[in-house]
Amino acid sequence: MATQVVNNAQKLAPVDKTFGDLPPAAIEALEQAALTTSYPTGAVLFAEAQSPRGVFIVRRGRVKLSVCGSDGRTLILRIADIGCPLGVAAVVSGRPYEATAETQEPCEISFLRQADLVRLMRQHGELALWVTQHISRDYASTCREIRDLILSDSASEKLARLLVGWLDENTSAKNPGQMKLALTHEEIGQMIGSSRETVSRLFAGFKKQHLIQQTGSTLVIPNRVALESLITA
Amino acid sequence: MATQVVNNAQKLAPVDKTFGDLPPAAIEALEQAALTTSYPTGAVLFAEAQSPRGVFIVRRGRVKLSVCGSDGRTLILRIADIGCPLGVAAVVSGRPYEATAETQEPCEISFLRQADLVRLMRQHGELALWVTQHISRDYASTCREIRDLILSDSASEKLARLLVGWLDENTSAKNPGQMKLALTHEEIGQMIGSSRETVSRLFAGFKKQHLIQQTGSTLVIPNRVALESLITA
DNA sequence: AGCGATGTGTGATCTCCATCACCAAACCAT
DNA sequence: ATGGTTTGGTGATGGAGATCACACATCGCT
Repeated sequence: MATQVVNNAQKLAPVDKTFGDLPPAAIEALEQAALTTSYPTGAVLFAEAQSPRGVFIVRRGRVKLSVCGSDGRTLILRIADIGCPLGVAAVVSGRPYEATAETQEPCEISFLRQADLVRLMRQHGELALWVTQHISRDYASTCREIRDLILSDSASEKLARLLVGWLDENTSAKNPGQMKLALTHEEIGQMIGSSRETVSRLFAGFKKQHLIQQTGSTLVIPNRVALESLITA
Repeated sequence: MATQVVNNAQKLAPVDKTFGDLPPAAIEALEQAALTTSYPTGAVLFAEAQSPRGVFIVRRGRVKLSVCGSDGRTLILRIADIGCPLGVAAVVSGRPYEATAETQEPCEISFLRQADLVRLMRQHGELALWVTQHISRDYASTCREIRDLILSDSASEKLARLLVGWLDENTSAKNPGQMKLALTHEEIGQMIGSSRETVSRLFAGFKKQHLIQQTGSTLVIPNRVALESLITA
């Protein structure tokens, strides 16, 4: 059974892509302890404030991480993709999951029980380091998000920053400045801490200023610099 | 020289208190690689966006961690105290420091170079785990901060949350509901993302509603539940 | 087609808080 | 003391955006 999982996983995501430069022994140990499953869109891997059962490693697809405020409003922290271990902070510290993880599309995800992760981390310093690097990245991105969201209150600045960030991630060489818009205005609002209506108005304004063009779900940013000039306005 | 540092450190903070349940071998290795120094109030250990040189471990005193927005405004992420390793996320991930660390009072702080930390983490899985636990806590607290600050916009709610949080940390058994107020209104504003004036007005309002009493730098919260009722209002 | 559900566009209003301005109090050095 | 510096109190004003309210578009479904 263990070998079957390994084979399965290797088909899904080449080792080098998912686990970086982990030594083979650590990867092998990981694969043996992990269980890989398929999830449909909208599946909740874990919910905020649940006590941790284990970590989830994204092998295919994208997962939305969000926190939920007392008044019911939602803030999307980030979208995780291949190779991201989710829920590590909770598992390692023993505290409840600090966010909710929900699949945004059909996903393949490996699950690793809390005890197994901790055991493997103790045994393989390299693995612990890998895990720590991921948490560090998450921490850094959360810090950046805090800074961006709280210290720059014009909503247009936040939206511009988000769009530029997306541009960097989806830099398809053939169509520069072009990308698919996979989120609704509501979700975008949840990423920048604004209301749906504000996002709608901002998009309208950006179009009027020719900062963006939109046809269907395709978004084009003809002049990246102009958009950037809104940041630190 | 190495032994001198060890002796020094043991006088400053008992091993069990600073390093939790790390195995002696790991602590020994840490102490040998670390260099402990005294800092006056207001010293900047590292600044946001600097490339990482190493980690700082607080042995005595308190250190303020903050990020700075494009418009010059500041947000205080948290106050670190004894045993907290600072700058780990940056060192481990190789990215710039994500915040600025500044002493709030005279401190004793150990410094560990980047290469040494990474080497020690590789060698001692337990140490890597300890580091990871700390980052996890930081990450969790940052997530909570994001949620609190963005998803609850009434400033009074944020202040109430802050005060209740402080009450939990400073729960001196002899004087319940009482604590020292070590921050200025300006700094409190920087913790909840509001202006100095707003904090001043909020305090006045809280006093009028008998939610708090203040004499000098001593703050008394006679009725914790009443204050909590402001949260999720 | 026709019908719900879901997403989007846009006006009107209203509230909270940042900001400016200025003074009062406290603190600290000489 | 006494003058300078930091901190705290409070009014007045303005503006960004949340919220409400509704109409329109779009999509999937039987």
